[in-house]
Amino acid sequence: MTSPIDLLAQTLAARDRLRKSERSRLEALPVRPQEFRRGETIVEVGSRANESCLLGSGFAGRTTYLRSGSRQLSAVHIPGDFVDLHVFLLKVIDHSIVALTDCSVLFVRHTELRKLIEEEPHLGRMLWLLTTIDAAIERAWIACLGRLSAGAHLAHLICELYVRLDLIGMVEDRAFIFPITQGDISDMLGISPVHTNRIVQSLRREKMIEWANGRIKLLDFDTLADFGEFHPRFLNLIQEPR
Amino acid sequence: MTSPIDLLAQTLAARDRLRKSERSRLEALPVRPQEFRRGETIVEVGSRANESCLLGSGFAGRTTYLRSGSRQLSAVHIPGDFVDLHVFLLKVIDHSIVALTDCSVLFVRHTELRKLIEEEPHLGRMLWLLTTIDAAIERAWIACLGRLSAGAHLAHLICELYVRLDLIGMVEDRAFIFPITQGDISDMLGISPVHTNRIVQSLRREKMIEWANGRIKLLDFDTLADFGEFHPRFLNLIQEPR
DNA sequence: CGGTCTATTGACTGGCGTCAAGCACCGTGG
DNA sequence: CCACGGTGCTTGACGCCAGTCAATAGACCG
Repeated sequence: MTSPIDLLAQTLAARDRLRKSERSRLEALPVRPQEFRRGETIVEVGSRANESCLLGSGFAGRTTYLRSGSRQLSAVHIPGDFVDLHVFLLKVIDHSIVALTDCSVLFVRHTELRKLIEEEPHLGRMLWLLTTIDAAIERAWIACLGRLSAGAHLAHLICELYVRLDLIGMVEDRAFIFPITQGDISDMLGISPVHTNRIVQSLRREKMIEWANGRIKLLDFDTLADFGEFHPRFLNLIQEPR
Repeated sequence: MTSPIDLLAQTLAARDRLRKSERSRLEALPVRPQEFRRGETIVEVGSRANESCLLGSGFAGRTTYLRSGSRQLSAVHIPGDFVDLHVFLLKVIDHSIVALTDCSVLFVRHTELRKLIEEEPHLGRMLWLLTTIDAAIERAWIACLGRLSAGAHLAHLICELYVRLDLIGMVEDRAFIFPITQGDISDMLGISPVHTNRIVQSLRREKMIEWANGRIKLLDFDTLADFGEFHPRFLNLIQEPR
């Protein structure tokens, strides 16, 4: 079992070389671990936090609730993600963070982050980079929501998860574990659960994916990526000085 | 005519007090001015930049082009916005920035930003904050795209622009100048130009707005905000230490 | 063995897209 | 002074993607 800090380091190392000293500086961060059950709220919209959370295992989602009672997810977070790092600056969070599966989380105090950034400016820029990558993913979601069909949007989402999970070693045999309900998927795609079911089945019929028992297998990444107009550029996967 | 740096300072000062020395440090930034005509591309998707641009006048939009030939905007930028500040870290930009009206722009070299951030850590955090506010606006757009009707989405967009433009003194008599075509609006809302026209007219009929000759007047902010489920929290308008 | 949650399917409805035509405004040039 | 083309706004007719309602079935659980 890889440690949360290891996963974070892998996520960072995909974008820039990490010095040994920086790495151990991360490992020395004081943290407060906490467990959440599926469906629980990890951070509540509108709350003021003096800490941010690093996801160690499980999946979490940024969630906005609407008056109608429906909700919209604006991101899916995977292990190694610094889920609400932006709250370090925003102070008040504009959305809730919800556990989509059982999750284990490490909370890091903002005073510690502040010290880290001052003492290690390069690590500071790397953390800033993480928040800008999150924003780039959000822009991709906007384009998908606005201009792709529901099926193409789902294809894009699956490709995004596949590439991100591969980075942290959670892809095996072209498949990844994703114990998320179709109802949650519908809140990511902004469509109804019934329609979600229909497009999942159409991707199955077209032999692009297998999806059963919380495991998604990509039968044909290229066709799926083409269908969903997925270009990994927005994930910023180039290792270079930042 | 307010200078671009003044506008930036106003945008920052809405979120935290700016020291005199920080202010003059901003004013001393070496910049390269450039003008763009409506429709021109300010920054091209996929390009590598060693500078970022501050919008001085006019409106610009973050734009993603789809295979079908349609496009989706993921943000509207107003004077005083540091439009592609995130490229300071991303290095390669994941979307184009397009002039929605004639624009004047100041380019700032990344080497200068790097120096600024190292010498003035608080200003550095303020710039980071700007990129996280952009991300919060993107999340609001995602929720609107996914879960609001087209009419409510337009209402939300108008409220967002109203509040942001008010911050920089561009609201007068409950109205603001916005010389944008309905076609551009449709690329923000992810709908067709024809449907855009219909919902604009319905907001007019409902006496929520007047919109003529590139000027939008809010006849009833509260009703509009209620209809569009607009809560200004995501704009992070609290002045506090960052 | 009933209760709950999720996946699945069918029937019907409606918001929004597409196509197409008409109109208003504006700058240009004969 | 007016013809003319370009651009953007407006409106109607029609069709489809996706929403809603409802029912069934399977999995899991106490």
